Amino acid sequence: MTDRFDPARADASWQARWAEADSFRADSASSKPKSYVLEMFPYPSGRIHMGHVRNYTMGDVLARYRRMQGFEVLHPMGWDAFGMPAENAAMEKKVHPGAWTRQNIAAMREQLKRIGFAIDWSRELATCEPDYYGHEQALFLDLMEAGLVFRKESEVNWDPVDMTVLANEQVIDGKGWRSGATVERKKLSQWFLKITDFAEELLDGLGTLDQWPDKVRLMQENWIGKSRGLQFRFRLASPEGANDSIEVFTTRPDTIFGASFVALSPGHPMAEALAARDPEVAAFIAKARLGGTTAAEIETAEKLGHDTGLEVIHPLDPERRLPVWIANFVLMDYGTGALFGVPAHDVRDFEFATKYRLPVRRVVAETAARADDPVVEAETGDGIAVNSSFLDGMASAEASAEVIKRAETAGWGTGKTQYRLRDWGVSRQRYWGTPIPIIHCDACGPVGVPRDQLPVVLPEDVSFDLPGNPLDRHDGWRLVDCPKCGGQARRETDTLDTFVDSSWYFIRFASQPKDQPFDRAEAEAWLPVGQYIGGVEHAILHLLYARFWTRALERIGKIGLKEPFKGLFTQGMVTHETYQSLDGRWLSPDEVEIGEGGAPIERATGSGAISGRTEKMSKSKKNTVDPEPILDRYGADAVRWFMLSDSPPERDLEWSIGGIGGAARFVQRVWRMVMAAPVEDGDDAALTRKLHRTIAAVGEAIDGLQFNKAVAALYELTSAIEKATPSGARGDAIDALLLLAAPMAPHLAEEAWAARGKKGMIVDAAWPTHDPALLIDDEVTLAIQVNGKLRDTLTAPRGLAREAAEALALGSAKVQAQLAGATPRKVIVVADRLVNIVA
RNA sequence: GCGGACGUGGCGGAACGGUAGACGCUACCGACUUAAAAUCGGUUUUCCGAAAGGAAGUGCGGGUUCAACUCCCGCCGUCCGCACCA
Repeated sequence: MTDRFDPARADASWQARWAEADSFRADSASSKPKSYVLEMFPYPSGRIHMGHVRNYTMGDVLARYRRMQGFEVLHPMGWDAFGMPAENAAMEKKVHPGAWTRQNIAAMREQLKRIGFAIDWSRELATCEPDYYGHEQALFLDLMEAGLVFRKESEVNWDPVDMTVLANEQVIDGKGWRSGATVERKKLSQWFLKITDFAEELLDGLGTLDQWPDKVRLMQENWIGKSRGLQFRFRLASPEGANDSIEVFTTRPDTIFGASFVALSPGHPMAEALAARDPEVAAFIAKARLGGTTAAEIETAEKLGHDTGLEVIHPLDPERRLPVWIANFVLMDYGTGALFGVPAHDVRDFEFATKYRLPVRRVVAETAARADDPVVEAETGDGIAVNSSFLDGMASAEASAEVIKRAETAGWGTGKTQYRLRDWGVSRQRYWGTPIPIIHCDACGPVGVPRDQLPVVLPEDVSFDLPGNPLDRHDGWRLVDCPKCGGQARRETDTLDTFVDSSWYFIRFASQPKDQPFDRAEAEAWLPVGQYIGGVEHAILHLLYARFWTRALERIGKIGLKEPFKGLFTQGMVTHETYQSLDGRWLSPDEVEIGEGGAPIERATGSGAISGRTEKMSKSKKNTVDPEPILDRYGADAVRWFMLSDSPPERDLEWSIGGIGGAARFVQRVWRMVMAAPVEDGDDAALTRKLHRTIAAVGEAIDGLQFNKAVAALYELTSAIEKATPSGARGDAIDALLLLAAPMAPHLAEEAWAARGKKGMIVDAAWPTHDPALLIDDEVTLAIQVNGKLRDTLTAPRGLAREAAEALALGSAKVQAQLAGATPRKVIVVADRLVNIVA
C-alpha cells in the first residue's frame, strides 16, 4: 500500500474484477424489483467525447446506486451505427462503411470500459448488424400489415451533382454542403409511417409523463401543434374545370366576415391546373418556389401574390365575392393548402393586403363601440365580433362556435381539429441504413419480403466511386423474383431513416431472442425505462418517434406498453472557452496563453487573440478536450467526480483544468484518510449525526439526479471525518463514506474498501440506511430577528416552548440594544428556527 | 413574431417564504521543506472600522408578508425551442 492512490493500476484491476464476477449482468428472471437505467446510445464516430462521458457517468451513478439499493438493474450500451458519416468516410478514405463503423465501435467500447461503467456488455447491440436490423424489418412489415405504413409522392432536396438526397441541414444557402451545387426539389415516391394517426394520443400521453421535464413536454406539444377550427368549401362563382370549390381551414371562424381574399399555395392542385394553361401563372409559381427554406430567409421573404381572376362566393353572404390569389406564404402541407385572408386580424394577411391593396375590414373590436376604429396593424387578439351580421356582440370564442354550428347545420363546413404534425417519411436514398423489406413488382406493386427471407442483408460488395446510392446499381442484389407472382421484380433500394433504428433499441436491450424482435413478457418485465438520460437536442424527434413506435407496437398487440420512458432527464452540454486569432482562425485553448493584464496571446505567433464565448465543445471551434489523455493523467474516478461536481446536471458544465484537479485532489484526500485511519473504539455523537444526515442528503440528491448536491454533501462529510478524533464512530463513518461515494468514484471505493479489510466488493454492498432520529439535533440555533432583520443567533434546546423562546430572544443584549427601550408589538416564533420581534 | 427558461461573490453554484453565499474553483496569507511539488491551517460579497460592531446587498422598479433569492405585477438583459402552421 502506498500513500497515493494509483488510478492507472486500480482502475484496470477493478474493471477486470467486475468483469470476472459478471457484476453488471441483468437477470431478467431475477425476483428482485427491476430498474432500467438507460442513456441515449452513441453514434460510433470513433472517439468518445466529454459529452458522452458526462451523460454515461450520470446514468452510471444511478445504475450503481439502484443496484446497491437492492434492485436488479438493467444498464446496457449499444451503438446507433447506421448513418451518413460512415458513407462520407467511405468516399473520403475508401473504406467500407461497415468496416469503418465496426472499427469505431471497437475503439469506443474500449474507451468506455476505461471509465468503469457498470454496463451489462452481454446485451451490447449495434443497429448496423443484421441480427438487429433484420428484426426491425419484421416490425416494419408488421406495421405495414396493420395499415400504418404507406407510400406517397414527396419532395426532397436533390443534389444533382452527387445525385443524392440531402437532409435540410445539408442544404446551405440553397447549395449542397458537399458538392456546392444548387439544390433542386424533386418528387420521389417514398415510404411514410402514419404517426399522425397517433397525434391525439401522443399529445394526451404527455400528460402522463410527470417525470419528464416540462420543457420537453411543451416542445412536443407545440410540435404536434393541435388546433381546432372550421374546414369548409368556398364555391367558385364560375366553375373552373372539374373544380367548383376551394376547401380552406381556419382557426378563427369568428373572423369570417372579415375575409377579403382567398389564397392558394403554389403547390395547390388548382394552382397547378391553372399554370398548365396559363404561362403567367406558371411563371409566378416558379418564382414563388425559389428562395431558401432557412429561418432567416423566410423571415425576410417578401410576400408575393398573383391574382388568378377567379372569384368565390362568401358562404354567409352570397352577395359577396372574394378574389382568388396564389400566394407564396401559403403552405401546401398544412390544412388544405388554401386559406381565406382576414387582413385586419392576421399579421401575414395584413402585410399581403397592404401590398396588393385588398380591403381591410375590422370584424373584432375591444368593445362594440369601437367597431369602426381604423385598423393600423393586424389585431390578432380576441374581442367582440363587429361588422359581422348575426355575430355582432359575441365574444370571439362564442362567435367561432356559432359559425361552426351554422356551417354544420347548413352543410357547407365542419368543425375540425388540425395538427401541425406530419407523417414520418422514413425513406432515405442511402446505402448505410436498414434496407426497407419491400420488393417492387410491375404486376403486383410493392410486396413485403416474406418473413422467411428476412433479414434483407445489405450487400458488402459495393463501391462509393460513383455518386448516388450504390444499391441502385447493384443488380445482383436488386433484381429478384416477385414473392407473389414469381415474375421479374426489384428490391426497394431506399433504406430506413436511422431514427427508426433508435425507436425500439430500448426494447431489444430488454429482450433479445434470436428468432423475433423481442419476447413480450421479458420486455414488459423491464420496461418502461425508469430513467432515460440524454441531450435535449433529442427532445422532439427521437423521443417522439420512440413514443410513436411504442404505441404502434402496442396497437398491433406486440407489447403492453404505451410510453417507453417513464423518467426523462436532459443533461446540459460540456462547454469550454473559445479563442480566435485576429485574422479569425479558431485557436484551441492550448494554443493561447494569458499575457500581462489578462489579454490572451497566441503562443505560436505572439500576437493578440480574441477570447470568445464559452461554448459547446466542437471540432470546428477547436475547443474540444479529448477525454483519453485526461483519463491517463487523472484516472477514471477524478473524471467522473468532476463531471458530477459544481454544475447542476441539466445545465452546461464548463470544462476547466482547475476543476478536474480539484476532483483528483479529493480522490487522494479520501485515500489518505483511509490509509491513516487508526482503529479505535468509542462514540462520536456529533459525527454520527453528520453521517446520518449525509446518508439522507446523498440519497435524496441522487434520487433527484442532483449530483452536484450529492458531491457537496460528501465533501462536507469528508471534512467532518478529517476533523474528528479517532473513534469507532469515525471508522464507521469512513466505511459509510466509501459506500456513499461508490456510485460516483467506484474504483477508489473498491480499493479503499479492500484496504479496510472488508469482505467482498463494494459493488455488492448494500446502500447505507439512515436513522431518522439522528437527523434531528438536541440543540438548535435560533435566528433572532428584530423587524425581520437578523440581530443575533442563540443556541437553544430543541422543542423549546414558544414563551421560553420569546423570553430567550428578549434577553439578548443585541436585541435590547436594537429595541432601545421600545415595547415589542408582536413576536413571531417559528419553533426551533427563529424568533422575530416586531417593534 | 410565438412559446419557454434563466439572471445570486472574481468564477461554477447552495439556500422547505424563516441565519443569503453551503460545497468546489481561483487568489492571497501562514505552516512543513535546503527548495519545489504535494499536504495542512487560515482569509476571500461590498463599504465604514484597529477591533467590537455597523450599513448595504440575490438584474431594475413596485407590491403581498412579521419575514421575499423564493410569491404577484411591470420593465431590462441573456439563452433555448418553434417559425409564413391560416
